[in-house]
Amino acid sequence: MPRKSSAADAPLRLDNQICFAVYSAAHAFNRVYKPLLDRLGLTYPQYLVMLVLWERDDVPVKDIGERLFLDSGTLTPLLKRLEAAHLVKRTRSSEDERQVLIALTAQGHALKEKARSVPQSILAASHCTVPELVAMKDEIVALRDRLNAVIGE
Amino acid sequence: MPRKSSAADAPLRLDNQICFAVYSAAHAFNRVYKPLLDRLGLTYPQYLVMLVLWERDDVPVKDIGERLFLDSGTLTPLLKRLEAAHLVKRTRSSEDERQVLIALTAQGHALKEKARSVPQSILAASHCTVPELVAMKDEIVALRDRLNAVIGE
DNA sequence: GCACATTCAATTGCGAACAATTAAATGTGA
DNA sequence: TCACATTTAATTGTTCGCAATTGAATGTGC
Repeated sequence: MPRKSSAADAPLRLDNQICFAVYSAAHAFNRVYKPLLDRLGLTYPQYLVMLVLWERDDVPVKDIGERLFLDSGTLTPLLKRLEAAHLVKRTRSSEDERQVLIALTAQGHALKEKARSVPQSILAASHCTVPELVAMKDEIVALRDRLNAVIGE
Repeated sequence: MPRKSSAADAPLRLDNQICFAVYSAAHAFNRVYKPLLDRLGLTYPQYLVMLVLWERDDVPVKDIGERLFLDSGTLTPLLKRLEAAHLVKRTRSSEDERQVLIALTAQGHALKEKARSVPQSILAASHCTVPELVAMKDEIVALRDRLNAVIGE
C-alpha cells in the first residue's frame, strides 16, 4: 500500500525543519569560505580560532573552547596543526601547569592583515545588506543561546 | 606594542560574523537532537537521510545527495551504516547499473512513528513560536540558496 | 559501430566534532 | 596535613564532510 502524503507528516518534512536550514546554511558558508581561506592556508574552524586570537592573544585552550563552543578533543589537534603551520605557540602556563596558553607568532599576527578582505567577500556573496545580516545574526544567536540553555538544564 | 581594539577590526570580530552564528547554532541543534536521536539509534545526518526517505522511498543516492547537499563520499559510508542497522536496503538499479537505489526496510518505515515526537521536542527547546521559526527558516534558506548560487558561478 | 565524454557510486586521505577516558595539577574540607 | 573532588588538556574511537581519484555504466558525435 503506497503511503500518501498527509498533514500529519508535516512536522517530519525536511523542508519544514529549521535545523536543516541552519545545517545546510552552515555547509554553504563553508563552501564559500573555502577558496578564500585556502589562500590563507586555513580551514574554517582554524579561521575561527584565529579570529579569537586576533582579538586577544595568549589565552588558555579553555577560553578558546568557551568562545567557540568546542572542547579539547577538537581544539588540541587543531591547535597542533596551527602550531605546525607556525601561526601559534603552545606553552604551559607557569602559574597553573594545567593550562596551555596559546599565543600568536609573528606570522600569526601578520596573517590578520591578509584576512581583512575575507569578510567583504562573504558580504558580497550573501547578496544581503549589512543591516539585514546583522538582524539575522542576532536572531540566530538568540536561538542558539536558547538551545544551549536547554542543554545545560 | 600592544594592539588596541580598533573600528577597523570590527569586520573580523567573532561576534560580528553571521557565519559563526550559523555554525554555532548548527552545533547547538546537534547537541539538542543528540539525546532524542540516541533513542532512535540515529545520528543527526542519518536522521536527515531518514527524513528524505520517509518522504519518498527507493531513490538513488544522488537524489538524497542533492536534497541534503551531500556527496557520495559522505553518503556511501553513512548509508552502509543504516543498512547495517537494518533500516535501509541498497540495491543496484536494473535500468541503470550505475545507480544504487535506497529503499526503507520494514524497520525503517516503522521508525517513522517513533520519530514523530522529535520535532515537538525541538520546538519546545527553541522557546519560539511556530510562526517565528518558520520566518527564520525562510530567511536562512534564502541566504543559503544565495550562497550556493555563488559557488556554482 | 566506435572513440570519447559524462554520470554515478565507491574509495582514500585529511580535518573536524564529540563522547568517554586518562593523567596531571590544583583546590577544598575535615 | 591529607584524602578527596575539581579543573584542564590530551588521548582514543566513531562519525561526519569534502576533495580528489577510480572504475564501471551510460550517453554522444562522427
